[in-house]
Amino acid sequence: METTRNAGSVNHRIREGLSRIATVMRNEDWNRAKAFGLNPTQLSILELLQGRQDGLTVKEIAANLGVSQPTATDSIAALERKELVTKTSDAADRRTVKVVIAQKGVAILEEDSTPGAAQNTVGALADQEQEELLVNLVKMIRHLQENDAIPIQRMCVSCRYFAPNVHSDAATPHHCHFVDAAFGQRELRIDCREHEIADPAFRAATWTAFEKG
Amino acid sequence: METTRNAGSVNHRIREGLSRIATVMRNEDWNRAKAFGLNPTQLSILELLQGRQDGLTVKEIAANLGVSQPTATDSIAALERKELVTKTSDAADRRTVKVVIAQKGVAILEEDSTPGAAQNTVGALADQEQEELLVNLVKMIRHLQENDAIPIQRMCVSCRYFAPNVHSDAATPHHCHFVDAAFGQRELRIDCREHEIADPAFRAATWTAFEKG
DNA sequence: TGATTAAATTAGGAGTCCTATATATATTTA
DNA sequence: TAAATATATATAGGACTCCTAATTTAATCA
Repeated sequence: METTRNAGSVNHRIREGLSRIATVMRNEDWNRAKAFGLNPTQLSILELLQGRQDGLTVKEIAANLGVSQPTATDSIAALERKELVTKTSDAADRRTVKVVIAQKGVAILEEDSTPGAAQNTVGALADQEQEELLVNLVKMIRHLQENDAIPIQRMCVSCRYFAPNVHSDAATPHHCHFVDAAFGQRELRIDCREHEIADPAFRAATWTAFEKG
Repeated sequence: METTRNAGSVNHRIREGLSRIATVMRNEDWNRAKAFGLNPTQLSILELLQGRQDGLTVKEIAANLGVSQPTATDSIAALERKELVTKTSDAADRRTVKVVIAQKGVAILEEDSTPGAAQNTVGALADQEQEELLVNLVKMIRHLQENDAIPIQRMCVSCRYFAPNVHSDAATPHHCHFVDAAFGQRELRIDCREHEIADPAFRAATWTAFEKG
């Protein structure tokens, strides 16, 4: 029950807040992309493809971008014209097309490293708050992916190399079996290139252990 | 210093996380908008105009949307064709145009009340976490607006009716002089229709008092 | 008053994004 | 196994976003 003015639920207000930040990010993405003669959609496809040797299908790209499949085809074609991605049809299923990032595309991503306003704004938060925020985002994204609202992301919490809360040191309670090192909440990945998806049972167990921490 | 894998800074990871949520919100906005024959940009202009009797200029709309002025002109024209907004030239400065939401536009906003996936996802967080998240967003947005990265938003923290941390009750420490009622962190507004901007000195003092809480 | 500054529009063009449909390949089933 | 169904992508067509550059009109400054 709200006590003042008609302003909906906390959920609604949080959404409004996220939306403001999203506007800034979009703007920023335009500037980042423009520097390479791209637009935000094209740049985000490139980012999505980064580190995925086998590439992704058109359908997968559409799902990750949250757009229709024909729209994905459009944007992939634009990237293909610019020679930033290559398309090869899959031998196993000749209906599907694997889109792989080209060398020129990788070069763009490596060159792009300007932190924008949105990223700087996170610096306005205290360390503790940043950690809170990151963890809250992880929780929300996990909820989305486990409910099939978005594809599985390359996050620690869905990775088979992730072992949460296994170290007694409060600063670095987690362990990554890929690099075999301890790490902390602040290092939780959202999009790790080394991510390997764990099966649902493993993910569920991992999540329980993670939340107990 | 990162301890595992090359994954940039916390800031970067938080941005990645926000970006995933933004994708879901965009998608959701498409569906919300589609139901009224609109697109997300048009719907967000309508939302922006909601409750602003005097309307906004083209320039202000562009700034709030984070797009160029010609783009704003485009979208406003689309809304005008659909008779959801009206344009009147300002008597005081005949160069400027005031865009006001029309009755038909108000009707659409009132009809639209479907909470989508992004909003539901916030429900995956505990009450305490929701509060943290909302406050963190307020902090970031305030930082953005005080650094002129975005226009002043209709948030409590920049409103002249807002008195932070004036009540001893931990659940409702703040006071809104507009409705003359106490309220809590969870009720903090992001886009309050009754917002009246406070001058910079007042805002600075308010912010200091708010952060001490 | 003339020059500058400012707000909005117009022009032109690339590309997003949608729905509906077509095409090709897989898979299922009768 | 042939026919029916399902799946992956591409095409077609259309509305609109979004940009930069250049105009138009109005306000302000010198």
